[in-house]
Amino acid sequence: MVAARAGVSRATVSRVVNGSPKVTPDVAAAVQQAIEALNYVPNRAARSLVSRKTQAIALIVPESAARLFADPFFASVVQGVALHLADTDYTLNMIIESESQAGKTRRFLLGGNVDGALVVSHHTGDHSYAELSRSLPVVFGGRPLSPLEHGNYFVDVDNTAGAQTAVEYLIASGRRHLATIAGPQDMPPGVDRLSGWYETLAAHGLDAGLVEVGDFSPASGAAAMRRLLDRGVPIDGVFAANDQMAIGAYTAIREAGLSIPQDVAVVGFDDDNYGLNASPPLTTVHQPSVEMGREMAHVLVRLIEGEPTELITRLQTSLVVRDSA
Amino acid sequence: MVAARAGVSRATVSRVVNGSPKVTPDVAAAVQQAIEALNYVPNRAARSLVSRKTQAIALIVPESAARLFADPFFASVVQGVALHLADTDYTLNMIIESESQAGKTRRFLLGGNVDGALVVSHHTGDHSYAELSRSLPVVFGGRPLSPLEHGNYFVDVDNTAGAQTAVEYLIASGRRHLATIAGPQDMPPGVDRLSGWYETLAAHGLDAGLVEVGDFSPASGAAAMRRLLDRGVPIDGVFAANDQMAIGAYTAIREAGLSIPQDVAVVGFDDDNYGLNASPPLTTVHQPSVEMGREMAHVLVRLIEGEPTELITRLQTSLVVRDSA
DNA sequence: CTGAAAGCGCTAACAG
DNA sequence: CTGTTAGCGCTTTCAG
Repeated sequence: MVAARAGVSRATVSRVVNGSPKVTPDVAAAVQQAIEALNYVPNRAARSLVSRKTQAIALIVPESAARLFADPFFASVVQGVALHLADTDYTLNMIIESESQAGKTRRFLLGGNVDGALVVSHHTGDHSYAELSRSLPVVFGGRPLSPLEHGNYFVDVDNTAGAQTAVEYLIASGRRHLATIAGPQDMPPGVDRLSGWYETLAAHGLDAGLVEVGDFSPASGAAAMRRLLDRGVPIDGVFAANDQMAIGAYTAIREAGLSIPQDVAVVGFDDDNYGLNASPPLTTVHQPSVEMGREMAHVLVRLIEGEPTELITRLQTSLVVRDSA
Repeated sequence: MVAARAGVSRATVSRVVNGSPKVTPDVAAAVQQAIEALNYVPNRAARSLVSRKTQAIALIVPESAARLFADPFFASVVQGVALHLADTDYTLNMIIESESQAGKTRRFLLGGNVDGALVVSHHTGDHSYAELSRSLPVVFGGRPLSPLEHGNYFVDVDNTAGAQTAVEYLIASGRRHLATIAGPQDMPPGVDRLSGWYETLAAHGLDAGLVEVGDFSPASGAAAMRRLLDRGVPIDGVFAANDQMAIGAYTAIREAGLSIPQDVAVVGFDDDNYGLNASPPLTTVHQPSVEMGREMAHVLVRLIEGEPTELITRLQTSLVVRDSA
């Protein structure tokens, strides 16, 4: 090791590099200087080999959902993770899990290539990696569908509270004939947002019967809205479980000759580009996706380093008021 | 090494794992079996330490541009990269380069943590990593602004040809009074798309004077369109250098009491959600961003493995005809 | 074709 | 506080 030209042994250099407290300041300084001078960078492989730590964490993104493209949610989460990790000594290994590569990912993770893993399952709540956490620190993004998967760390958005905020807003602005376009009931966000709806209407003693389910796509939102309108009862406000469906609802509302927000106010959920670029711009519940990535990384790092950590972290949403309600 | 329970030495196991040709089939089979049985996974650190290869590649995303969120382009490129790498033995280290972390990234790259790097500079053409390629295989996404940065590998979208396709389509559909909203002239895509415009109009002997520049944002597109309309000359078709500006143009066109596509046809460039969700849905030039990521990874891997590779790879675009033209 | 031996660069006891 | 001494798990000459 060239840096031993600081007149000390390799062991001391190692101590300095790792910030050991028991090194005479003078010596430490000399070593530091030699390091700068020689532009020395410790070899990660050698270090990992002995310390059994890789200083790397994996981010697993299921390919099926890797609509990474159509879905800004993933992109933001990834961004948040990378942002947090940039402040640490960890490296981000992004891996897209495809059906075809089945065991590859598992072997990679179990092979000791990373110190921990992050898995974002988005809406599906599919936690096929659940058992993984028995052999490796793992943090999930989004709550599991079944509350049974216990003992796993996860960070989630408080979908129920978010939905409540949305519906409360509709009520506060004078709307009384409310309807909702719910998301798939086999996805956590779908069910949580719907329960937020029920809870709020119940709290206000309003009729909560106008419910139609969609699949989170714009087309399904339009269809659901048509069904709602076809019921023949007056509707002056609708809460869609995501922005894409809200945009679909726009179409159906206009087909019926109604205007937004005069005749019917609509509020969505997610705060994505669909709502932002719609006209009128959509009032929606902001989903803190970048924050979610950041928090997932944060929790995982604490976990890896053995610091006390909450099993579940729930992020708060906020209402973004624009022109549709 | 436990797998030596196959009755052979560690050296032989190593040979089998690395597919060495000089191992008796029988022995190889026995070893394979032991590997399966013991669920053995080679330790990457140890392997890297001796082979001086990490089997990892870095993907550098400038934070400034890491609008990863607002910009589906990045997300798609990342996806493409990950997708390609999933078929190889390389791991993807995604790192967001922030101003504040200045030297960190460079040290990481030069510290031998990866076998090569991918840098996506998106629109800016800012290649501050250019010199990096002298010490490490590097592939850039998007061509450099100055043709001087020679000898660097990069893959780019054929923006000029894409613009030509768009304008040709406008002309083929009978439009003769064309205008364009160009992108910033200090970004490669901005200038390339504009030259595609000039070339096409020249080829048809049409007036190419109706040009206004925007900054790729919807607002700038609206402003540019207003200036175009204010010139007082008839316009029946406009080519916007990206979808966001095209959507901005929609606004200005409607303010003028004109309809799309009857009075004025508009075609954009990028094929992002802005155009997809507009009404009418935007006819646009599809930018093969996932392909771009895939190709970048492909080129880099070839480079790392010493296979002959083209210095520049140019990807073709395709026209997506929807309802705006 | 296969085994033995050496060493990649670093950290971690263990002495001094 | 600092130097010495062993390896971490793997690949790779070099013999056999």
